[in-house]
Amino acid sequence: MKKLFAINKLRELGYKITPQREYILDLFLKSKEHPSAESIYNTLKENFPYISLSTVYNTLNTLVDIGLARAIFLEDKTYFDPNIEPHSHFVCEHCGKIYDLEPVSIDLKSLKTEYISRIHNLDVYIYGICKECTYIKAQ
Amino acid sequence: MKKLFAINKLRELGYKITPQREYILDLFLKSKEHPSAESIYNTLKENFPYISLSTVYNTLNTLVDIGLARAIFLEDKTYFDPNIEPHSHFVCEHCGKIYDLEPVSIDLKSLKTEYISRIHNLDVYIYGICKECTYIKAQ
DNA sequence: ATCATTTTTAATAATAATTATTAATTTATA
DNA sequence: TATAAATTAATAATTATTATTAAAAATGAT
Ligand SMILES: [Mn+2]
Ligand SMILES: [Mn+2]
Ligand SMILES: [Zn+2]
Ligand SMILES: [Zn+2]
Repeated sequence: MKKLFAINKLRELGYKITPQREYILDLFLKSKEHPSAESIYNTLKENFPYISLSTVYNTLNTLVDIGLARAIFLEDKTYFDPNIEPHSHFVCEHCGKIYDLEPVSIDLKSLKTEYISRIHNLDVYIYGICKECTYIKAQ
Repeated sequence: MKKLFAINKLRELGYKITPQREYILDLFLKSKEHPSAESIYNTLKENFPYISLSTVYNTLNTLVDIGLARAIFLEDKTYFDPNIEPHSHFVCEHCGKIYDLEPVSIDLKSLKTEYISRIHNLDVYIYGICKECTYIKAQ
């Protein structure tokens, strides 16, 4: 179970397990839609009215720091992704939804290495219109 | 000349050519280092102390709107690129510099199109450490 | 169970990038 | 030169995110 793994890793690194962190993990780890801190906050507020946005940011940033989540920086704000397997993203320019795509394989060896000493990471964003938006528009 | 092309396109679309826009075009169009609005503003201020940051933002955003520049959204802020040929970017995680790379060729046809109706654009960011930073660190 | 230590929370303030507003000025055109 | 439309600079507003901090909670040892 993803949550237990996350809790173990947090404990192992000296982080304490609070109810707030568990609520966030419960919601975030199973999400597929790349939520923002605020959207997680708004959802949690329904059940836990006293949770604070700072705590949500704190927890999500911690998860990114320890490698259990990744951040997706788009034009307007930061989105968070609990899927840390290599993969790419499709961003619909109409509705803003972010979809997972297969990892795009890039031959990093073939890159001009004039400037590059070491490669740590790769982000591929494909922008366009999603099927849902085309379908709605066609009605 | 890139500047004349930009001015013609602006005129053609009903934009007026002001000295401020020319100063910005002069500086921006020949830049290779993906400047931010503020860095352009700071450089221009040396020669034109009365230019405003709003005007720089306005002009850069206009250039993006009409397809003469692209915006690069990174974690901290927006950078602007006068190079509108397809290409990728390498971002040094140590010094923050953004380097141009050859366009990464991706077989868009091979993408799972479960969600995708139309593709407009593609952004590839490779993160790592640049040679300059490795060299400096080794000293 | 209690204590001591460390961390976390929530609330709030602060920061920083960007956009909005607007009166005065400038451009483009006739 | 007169007119209409767009732009500028200054400033205010907005928004996402981080920083601060006193009070509360978690952890681990007694
Ligand atoms: Mn994803
Ligand atoms: Mn570039
Ligand atoms: Zn869509
Ligand atoms: Zn570097």
